[in-house]
Amino acid sequence: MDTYEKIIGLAKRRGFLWNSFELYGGTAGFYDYGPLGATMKRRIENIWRDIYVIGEGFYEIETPTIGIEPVFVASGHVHGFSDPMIVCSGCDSAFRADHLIEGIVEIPDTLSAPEIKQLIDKHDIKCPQCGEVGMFGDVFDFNLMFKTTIGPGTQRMGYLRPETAQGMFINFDRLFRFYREKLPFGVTQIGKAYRNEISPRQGVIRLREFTQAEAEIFINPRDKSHPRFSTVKNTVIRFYPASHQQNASEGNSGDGDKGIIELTVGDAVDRGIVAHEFLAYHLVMTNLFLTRAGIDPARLRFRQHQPDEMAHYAVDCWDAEVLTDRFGWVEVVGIADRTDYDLSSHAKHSQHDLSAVLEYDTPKQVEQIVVKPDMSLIGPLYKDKAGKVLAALKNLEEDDLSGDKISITVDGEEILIPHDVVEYETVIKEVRGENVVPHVIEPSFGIDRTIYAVLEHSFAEELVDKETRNVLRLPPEVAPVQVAVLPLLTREELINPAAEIVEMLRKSGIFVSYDDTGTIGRRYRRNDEIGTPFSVTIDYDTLDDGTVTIRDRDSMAQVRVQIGELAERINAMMRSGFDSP
RNA sequence: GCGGCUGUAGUUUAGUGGUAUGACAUGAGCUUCCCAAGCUUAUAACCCGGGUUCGAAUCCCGGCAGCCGCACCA
Repeated sequence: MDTYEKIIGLAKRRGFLWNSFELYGGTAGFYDYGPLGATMKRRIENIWRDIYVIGEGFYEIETPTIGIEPVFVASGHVHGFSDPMIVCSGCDSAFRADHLIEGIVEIPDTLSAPEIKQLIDKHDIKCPQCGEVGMFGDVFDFNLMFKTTIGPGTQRMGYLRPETAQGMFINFDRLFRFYREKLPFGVTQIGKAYRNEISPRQGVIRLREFTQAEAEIFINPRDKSHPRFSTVKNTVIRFYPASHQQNASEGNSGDGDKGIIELTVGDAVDRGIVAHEFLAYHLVMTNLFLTRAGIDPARLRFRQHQPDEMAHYAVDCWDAEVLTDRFGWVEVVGIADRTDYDLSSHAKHSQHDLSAVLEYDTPKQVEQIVVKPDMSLIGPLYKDKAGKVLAALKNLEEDDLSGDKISITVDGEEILIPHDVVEYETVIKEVRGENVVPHVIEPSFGIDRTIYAVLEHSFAEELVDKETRNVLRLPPEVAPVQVAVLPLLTREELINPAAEIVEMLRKSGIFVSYDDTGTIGRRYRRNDEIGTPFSVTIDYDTLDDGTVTIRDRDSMAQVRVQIGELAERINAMMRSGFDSP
């Protein structure tokens, strides 16, 4: 039994993760979070909020999980998120159609489905599976987005969002105003995203419905330094730069620490390994989040995308990857500088300006030509074209005015304008700033994968008195149950004070479970297995002197404390660990 | 989506053409018992549909799901 099976088995047995729809046989790619899983997930999301929303001041927003078609046309998902597939009728195997003609055309992914089919027929491409020629059906697009329709009647097309990001991009202008029109600013969203994977196989690693936590940080494209970089520059991170990777596919091999270098992020920026401070700062934030959530730092690395692996518009992209027993290195976070791609694309498709004014420190004095056409002459001269002539004249640069006549182009036709219908003068104008489309830094977190990795990294099997003890060493902040209250025996004289202690701890905001079944040892083990960091035991001494024991999950050590200080001690231990006597 | 394998309580497992074995787990109770091992007791299963048959959980067919391989993988 490998670790994955142990973790999924434990998660299923104890109520972390369940296959969805199991009552009706189940469907791959969907998981339910059970009572412990949902609690743990919420705690991990709250750590994320603590870092990004509270720590960085990136407000959280919430946008619909269904998007209308134009949004995903602009984002590129309608065209780019689908793969051309083709099925061989000889052996019923399905292939990526564009992959079949890779050797024939340079960039197959720019071709339409019929074009690809034509090429396949023309070049007598063989089926890679059965070797038959001419058995291929038509090329069809398989889009990874779930499609739906909005409203009755006209059936407007909608898609379940494949990422939470677009909801933030398309609110850019409102957000910019909310942040009083200053760069940089960030916004976050935690929510569900959907991808209709062809064949999800790896449990919670590849889901059809999953939770993303994303931040979009809009920055000045001319200045990618980070105002607080000095506070993080000495943080050491495990880098796996592109230049250390043999090829892009190597990323998944569980090949230990090969090629990983440990560096401070300050050095990494100085040496040009990370493109700029802003990106490096967010590598640190990601590192912070993952380790605080319970990822083992020794099984975490930041892998840089190869140039050919990165989206064409991106400047630099790093994946936080965690080492798992069965799947090797798994991407849990992607951190990219997406430049102005998203905003520019939405600006173009929506025909709305999505730029920001960057104010200069001091206004610049700029010489400008002001063209003053004499419409009383131009009007009669050009009649119905006069309007367009006017617009063209206003856009002229100084150089265009030097010839005998002024040349402009209207509707593709060159028109020569005599000088005497246009007056122009040079004026000094004060320019306070300029319009730029902000660049976007996007850290994108896969919460479900993170949860799996935290479970795997915190899981340990130990031999205690020749018995195996399963223990999840979850950080107290992440553990679903924080304290278990356990009367030593199921006797009224112990149960009653135990109930009072439960009540008291709950009032101080601690999540408590109560358990009085079976032997005490069994209950400790049960709580070890779900990661409960502390157990409080009520015994006969409690009745004599008003003390209880706090038992530490990791060391199994115990300390006696007065009931009166119990809540305070527990709270302190949740912050800074068990303090032994 | 294709091929192979698989499908018995929550988990694991025995078994057979006559409705099923054990273990662990779980519930109730006992127990002055601090690290899953005690005592009593209880609950709980043959993936779904069709066929063959007097009778199917068992044989046959189909479906569904899971695992593995192929393909796919922002």
